[in-house]
Amino acid sequence: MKAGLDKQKIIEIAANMADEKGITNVTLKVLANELGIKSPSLYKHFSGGLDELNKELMLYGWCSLESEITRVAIGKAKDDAIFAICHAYRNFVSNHKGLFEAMQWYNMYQSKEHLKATQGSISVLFQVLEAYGLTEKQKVHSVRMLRAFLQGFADIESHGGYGNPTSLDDTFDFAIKTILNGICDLQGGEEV
Amino acid sequence: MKAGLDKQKIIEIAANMADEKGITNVTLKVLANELGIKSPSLYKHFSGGLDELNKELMLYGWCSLESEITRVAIGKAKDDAIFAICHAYRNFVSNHKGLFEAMQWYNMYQSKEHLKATQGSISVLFQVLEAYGLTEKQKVHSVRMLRAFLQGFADIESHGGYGNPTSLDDTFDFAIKTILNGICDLQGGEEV
DNA sequence: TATTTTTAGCTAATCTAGTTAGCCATTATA
DNA sequence: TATAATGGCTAACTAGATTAGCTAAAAATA
Repeated sequence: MKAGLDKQKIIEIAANMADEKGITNVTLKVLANELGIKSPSLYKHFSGGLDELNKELMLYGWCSLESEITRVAIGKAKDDAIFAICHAYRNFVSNHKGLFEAMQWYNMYQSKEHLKATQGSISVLFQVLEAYGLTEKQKVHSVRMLRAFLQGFADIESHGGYGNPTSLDDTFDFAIKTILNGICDLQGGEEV
Repeated sequence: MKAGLDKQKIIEIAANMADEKGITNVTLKVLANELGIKSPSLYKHFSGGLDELNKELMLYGWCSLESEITRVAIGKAKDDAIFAICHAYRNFVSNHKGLFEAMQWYNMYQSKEHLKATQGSISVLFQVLEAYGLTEKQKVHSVRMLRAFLQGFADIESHGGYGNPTSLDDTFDFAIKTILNGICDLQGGEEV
């Protein structure tokens, strides 16, 4: 009678569903159906209901992204590492549109958990930036800028928001180069 | 007996509600209540229901942003104009969090209307970039980068995603300078 | 002006999804 | 084995979106 599900498994299946149908179409009913159970049964795994499921998807997404980012950065330094991380981020989003939505969604207003979840990925960027000899503040500015660009670009791209036929790959690389130049200029420059 | 409402008025009130309570809390029931009518009556103004309301909010938001951007760019050129536009964008989002959500939301996957709605704001940027003597592709890259950064930054900032105490104003200006440098370097540089 | 049409409101009712309560069989454990 | 915990179920409730059909006010027109 028991389906032998565990929380992690459910989260992964929900994440796949989100990638296929979009996060708003991951309803408890549809998810339960996919799992071969009835929706109220999901409350045995997620007592907080849909809200908790979304939170878990958010956490799962950020963990996955962090793994991916960490993986591609291994053995690379400076610009090479930044490039690798940026491309990994972009690929991640293109392969996980639904999960990416969840990563930005959960209790957007005032969520400490969201802040914590993003830390892992952010800190990978920070580590790479160590090699550039920047001040703490300069590192913060650089990471923030990178992060803003990556999120904005991925968001717009994944929703088909860039209407122009010009190569998005080229735009992406141009942008990263530009940001890296900005970071370079900080070295030895005046305090910002 | 008639409340004397018109579509535009309702959209503006809904936009204010979104800014105050978040877009997800703008339900037909709550909106109708605010307007002193019952929710089914809203279908007389929005035959497409909530979905149409959200679409209208999206359009209204992009129009408002375009007005704002156009307004601040008047009488300015090049870097001055870009700075003004970027600050206007950031201010707009900080004053209209809910509307900004709506601007990103509507039928995210495959919406031509969304594409059209963003054109106005985008084209202001294009016009300003005329002064830099770039190729068409270079302009596209530049606008895309700016847009991605602005959206990402505003999104993260407005949801409290930047946990570090370092000044966000400084990060914002650093980023714009960096992008402007990148645009400068394109002038006379090789084709990208 | 009188009539007709359109508009913009209403109530009642339906549908869908989330959620809660409480039941019961399986599984694990003392 | 006896007991407890787990993970499933059905029934029932809620809230919000939506539809259908009614009606009075307003506006257009004969």
